Amino acid sequence: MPPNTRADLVSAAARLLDAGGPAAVTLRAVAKAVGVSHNAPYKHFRHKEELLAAVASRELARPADAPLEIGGDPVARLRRLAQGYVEWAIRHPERFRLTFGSWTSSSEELAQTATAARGRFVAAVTEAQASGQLPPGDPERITALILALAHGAADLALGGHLARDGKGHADPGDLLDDLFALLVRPG
Amino acid sequence: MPPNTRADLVSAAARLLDAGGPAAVTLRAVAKAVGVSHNAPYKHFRHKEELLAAVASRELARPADAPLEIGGDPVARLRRLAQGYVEWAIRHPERFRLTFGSWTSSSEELAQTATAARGRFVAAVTEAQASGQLPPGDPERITALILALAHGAADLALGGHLARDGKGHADPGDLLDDLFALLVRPG
DNA sequence: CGCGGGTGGTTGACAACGTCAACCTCGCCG
DNA sequence: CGGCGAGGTTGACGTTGTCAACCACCCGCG
Repeated sequence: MPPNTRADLVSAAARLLDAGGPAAVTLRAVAKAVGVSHNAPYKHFRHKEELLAAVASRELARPADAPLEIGGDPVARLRRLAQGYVEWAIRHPERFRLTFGSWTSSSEELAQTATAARGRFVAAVTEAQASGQLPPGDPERITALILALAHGAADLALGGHLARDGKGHADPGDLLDDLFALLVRPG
Repeated sequence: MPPNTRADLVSAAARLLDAGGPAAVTLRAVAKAVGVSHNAPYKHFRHKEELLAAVASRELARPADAPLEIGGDPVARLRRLAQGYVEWAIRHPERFRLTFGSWTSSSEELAQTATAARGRFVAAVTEAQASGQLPPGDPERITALILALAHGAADLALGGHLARDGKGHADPGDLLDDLFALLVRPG
């Protein structure tokens, strides 16, 4: 395996990210973790945000290697897809926030992987519609509905804004179940 | 009106925030905008995050001064509440992202205004349930469902992740309408 | 064979930022 | 009158992103 400094930098940045929070991801720290000088990253990325975009893009592409689970109930598969999304967000808050954070200069690579990721959702929705369990209509729109709920539930949960007044938390997964119950209900 | 440097700092920070993005909100710039030295903020806030928390808290408390619109259809009022939420997010992306961003040290003031804001939603949901237009069940949970969708739709829209492949965007408001259609549908 | 350039690396500098420490200056209360 | 605390100032320090200049190696071409 030839040394690939660029990939090493991306990996090191991801590691630092969920180790010490976003504040720990400094170009110099990343460079040191890889064992190069503090300016080496500039040979691979124009600025810090470009490195972060590479990290985010890798995150977005991550579910692509999961087994496609061709068989089984299409709705169940869609549900697992959405649940996987929120589980990832809860497990790696910093990566989640980075990925969907505010990008000042939009990266082409990032936009492409994001579109591909949404495409996987749209496909699952379309299949579930074909099986008759999801109502007809624009699959893009139903995808957006599910995705928005999953995203919002995860984000609010991370900020503690989903907690009930008393004890216990409202689980993002529960909200997802509620939405699916509304969707598959014979209409 | 006596000069209130603390309030001035909060206002100036909010102005800088949606003027030049989060990067423009530097303690020194805020101080200069108010006309004090670069260290004056430390007489009112322990660190930068505490100033930002004050900004976020003020944002969260903002809808409180809107007229309560006591009369009218409870579901319509709930809908307007949710629509107002996403409109605010779209109009002031930076304030929205700041408010629900990652806080390393949780501010008591911020937590309190957040709880109060959610309380207004819960009340509207409860009323809509009483009118028989919303299904029964834990109002906190239905609130969470609506809030999560509104939040997620707004956040994804801001990142451009709601755009359809071709032209046009999926409007966060449309998704909210879809959810309401599912909820009020005679069950 | 020699050599010129590009790729990836280095060192050193710079301005800006958050934060700390020390000092100053009122207005108020004892 | 004296002190003292709240609010303000200046100056410094370490860290960060970024720029500029320089350097080593490898590869294709004369």
